[in-house]
Amino acid sequence: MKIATFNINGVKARINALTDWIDEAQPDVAILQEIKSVDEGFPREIFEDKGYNVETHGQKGFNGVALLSKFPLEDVTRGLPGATGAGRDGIDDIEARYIEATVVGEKALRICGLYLPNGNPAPGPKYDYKLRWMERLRARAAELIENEECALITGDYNIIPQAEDAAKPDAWREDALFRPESREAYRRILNLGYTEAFRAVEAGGGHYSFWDYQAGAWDRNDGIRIDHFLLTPQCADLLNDCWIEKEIRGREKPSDHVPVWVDLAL
DNA sequence: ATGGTCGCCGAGCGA
Repeated sequence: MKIATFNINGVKARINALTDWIDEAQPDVAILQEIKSVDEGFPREIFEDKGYNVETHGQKGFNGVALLSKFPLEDVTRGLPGATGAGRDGIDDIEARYIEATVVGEKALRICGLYLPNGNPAPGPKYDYKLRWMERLRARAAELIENEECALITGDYNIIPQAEDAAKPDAWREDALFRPESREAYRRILNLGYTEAFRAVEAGGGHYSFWDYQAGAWDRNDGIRIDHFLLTPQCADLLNDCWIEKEIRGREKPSDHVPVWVDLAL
């Protein structure tokens, strides 16, 4: 089963690039972030006509996540558990950043799709929100481990795990994507027993999943790796491969992110 | 040090 995560940066602006990619790459499951659309505005028929089941958790103008699957999707939940409403203006409750569903193939796979808060500027209230959100994610990730589920947590983590995951790490030292507290919160989740799929396959650095639109970042290969797959042990046992589809960034009207893939033996 | 670019929508904000 081939599964891709892709921050598309707006489904309306990306519809041609996205459908071209779907037609060529034929993912069994695609986990999308930043659809920047309400559920009613998501062009679900376009994907349904291609044979996909579609589930969305959208929001007007910002954020928004979606799942496309050639296999049935069951037990869909929207929103990350544990929202307290204690964020700035209760923002923990209203930002559409998380969706879960069970993909029913020969074996069941729980898929958690996320768009983790960016957190800049840091320090500040947005950074506090990011760290609180990551603590809630850790709690959900711990449940999946305790229940011994075959599951993966994937999406735009807005986390640069290590210096080798940035072309210019020193430029990110004070940034919410690379600050020590952010990376610690990420490792706290990994250390529950997760396998980071790309690192399990590729030991070296210099592989990126995002290049900023500004300042010629793509032309300079000034990228960062922030889109990740975390696998529970039961899922990691099935890992065949993990790769980044870098070529997509050089196409016409691209997203600033590219797809990251896993191939699982199921 | 600054500005550089996108996408949301139709002014700035978020990234």
